[in-house]
Amino acid sequence: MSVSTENFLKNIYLLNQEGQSPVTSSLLAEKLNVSVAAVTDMARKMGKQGVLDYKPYRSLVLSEAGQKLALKVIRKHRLWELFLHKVLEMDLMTVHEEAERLEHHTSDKLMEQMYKYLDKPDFDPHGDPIPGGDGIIPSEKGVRSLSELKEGGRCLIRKLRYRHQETSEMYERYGIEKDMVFKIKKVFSFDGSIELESGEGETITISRKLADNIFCTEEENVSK
Amino acid sequence: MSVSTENFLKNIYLLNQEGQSPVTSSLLAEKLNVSVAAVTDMARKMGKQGVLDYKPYRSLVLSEAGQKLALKVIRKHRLWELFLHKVLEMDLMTVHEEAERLEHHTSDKLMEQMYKYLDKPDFDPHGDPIPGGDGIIPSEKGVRSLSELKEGGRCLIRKLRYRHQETSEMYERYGIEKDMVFKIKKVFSFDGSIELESGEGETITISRKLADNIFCTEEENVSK
DNA sequence: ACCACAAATTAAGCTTACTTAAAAAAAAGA
DNA sequence: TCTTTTTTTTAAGTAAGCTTAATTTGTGGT
Repeated sequence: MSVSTENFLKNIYLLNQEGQSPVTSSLLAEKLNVSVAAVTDMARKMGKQGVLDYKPYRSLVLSEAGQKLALKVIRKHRLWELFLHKVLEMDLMTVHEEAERLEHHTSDKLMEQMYKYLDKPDFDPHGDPIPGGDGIIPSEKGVRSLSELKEGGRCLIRKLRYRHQETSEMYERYGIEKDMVFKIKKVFSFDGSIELESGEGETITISRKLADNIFCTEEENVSK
Repeated sequence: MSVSTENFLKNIYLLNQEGQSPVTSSLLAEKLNVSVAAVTDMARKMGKQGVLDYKPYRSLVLSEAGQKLALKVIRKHRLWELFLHKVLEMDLMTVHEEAERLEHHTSDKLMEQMYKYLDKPDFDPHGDPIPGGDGIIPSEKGVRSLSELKEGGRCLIRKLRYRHQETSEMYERYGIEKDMVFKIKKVFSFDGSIELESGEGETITISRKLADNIFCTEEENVSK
């Protein structure tokens, strides 16, 4: 697997997700910044390798194997983004460019170490889901950890993660449930704890660690 | 700068350090696992680029510029080794292989973030010095931080780092000086603090943070 | 100083990942 | 349906980074 082939697979997968339309050679060529002829060339080769269901003049469709490989690259990319952002405090712009290169030079072992170090995260700092080692995608785009949000915003709870035994008990005590809307009143930089106000006007303060396990989307105009 | 050229420069530099002999094409070819012809080819190109003082049938000598580039690659390599080892808890074998790839895909910005995160380290986990951003090499090979050593070993203090205001005061209180020999009695995994026994039989316990600033060589047969 | 031999260079050729330009196929309009 | 336009493929060529084989150059032994 060369850098080129990895990018080829990854971008077919991403274009598939983004647009509703089938992935054409010209579309991919533009995204990869190469000529259309180069895409055709690659596509034929990858068809032979069995990662692409290649048929001339037809749209580009990944095979089962190709999809797995694409997800692995995306997993590495998003883990790097999160790692560089959270651990090395790099900004979101930089982080993408770095990940774009590092994703192709990261062993599976290193990838799993990062995954563990980050405490098995589900989303990258842009809110995109990090595919699992098994190739399963946690959830839809735009969802991010509650602990990533800034003061003043409103959020809609999308997913609660029950990893530790005590989390479900804590959700219950605080009265946190899926589909609730909260306003972020204050983020304490000292320990990362977050003060939330529910739709009913109740105010609660939860720890950073707990917020890590709550996933939500940012809401501008919440009707309710 | 391609991966090939970076490896070319890096290995000329390393061979220079290792052996007393001048770096020949065949020596470098063996280290890089390529043919001698490939080395000649590269050498001519790099001569034109000004990173190598190339003359046919003569040994390979880096130019000023080439040396700087080589040191930068080595800096990245050793920072990665230390980072992967200390932060992601990867073993020394793996760490080298990973660094061998990552070193070529790391921006200067990322490199400096790692450097800061690691608290401006001087040595990699193998005890090799990490060249500074300015290209200055901190010290000789084999030296490593006292905090890297394992229980039961003996060490010879080679260098004390005075970065923080209080460190010199602490060295004085504990009676730690250059050229002293210590035996590592115990390493407390709880907080990383280390119990040391001096040659005179005195026992002291220092913190992990302090040990980070003490550099030593491991000694097998200490005559004294 | 000469000769043999080891080491370095040159020459020719290969693969990967591209390029541009021409040809072929599919899609779209009337 | 037929033609025009768009898209894709094929063909030919390039640069980097290698290979092996043949040639050239420097050097150590006598």
